Amino acid sequence: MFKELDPLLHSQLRLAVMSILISVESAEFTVLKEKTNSTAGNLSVQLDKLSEAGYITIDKSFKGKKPLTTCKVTNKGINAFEEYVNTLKEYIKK
Amino acid sequence: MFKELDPLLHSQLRLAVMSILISVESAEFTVLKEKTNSTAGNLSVQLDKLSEAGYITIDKSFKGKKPLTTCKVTNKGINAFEEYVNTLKEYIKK
DNA sequence: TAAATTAGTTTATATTATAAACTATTTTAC
DNA sequence: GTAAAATAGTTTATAATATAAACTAATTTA
Repeated sequence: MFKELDPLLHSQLRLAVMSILISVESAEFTVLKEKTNSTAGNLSVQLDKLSEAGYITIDKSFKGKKPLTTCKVTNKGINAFEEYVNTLKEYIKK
Repeated sequence: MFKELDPLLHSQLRLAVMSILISVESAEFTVLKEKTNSTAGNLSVQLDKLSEAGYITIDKSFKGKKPLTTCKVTNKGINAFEEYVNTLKEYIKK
């Protein structure tokens, strides 16, 4: 009756990150931090998890001499998000 | 931008339980256990949490001499569920 | 040039979800 | 009639998770 909710997406911060990345070409660490209102530490950890799952790619470069971390959602990430949403709808429909 | 997701509802099992209770008059422990495909221990703990939050009521009686645990959602529970769903929609809309 | 700010990472902690182990009856099988 | 299995749960231990605190390293500001 109730299918498993992908535990990687069933997390407030990771879901918010994916939600943002789904609708933009790419987003910088600092932007994600601001939009999700998260601490840098928490965000860093959750981005790594999404990256390890192959749901996003993380590019680390430099803007001048400051580190610049840029994230993009992958096709796998988009598919996982879509499926998460579909599964979730079974839980929240009345 | 992203509002807090009620942590009491942002749990697979508790959300499934609430989802069921929202659409029925009441449900027995054994029925919830079967429909959510959970272990009795896990279900017992999660029902207690929902009850302590005032989202459901738990009535313990006997069917003959066997224990019979019956759950109902409260108005508070219905409202919390509605708000959770509304908040969640901000995360999953594209 | 000392203090604060930026952009993160690593690590420790607190919370949570979950199942294993347990209790207490009741039914079934021999 | 009694030993073994099943029912209906609860309590407790453990594993996983989310989160923030503490840290690094460079940069800007005063």
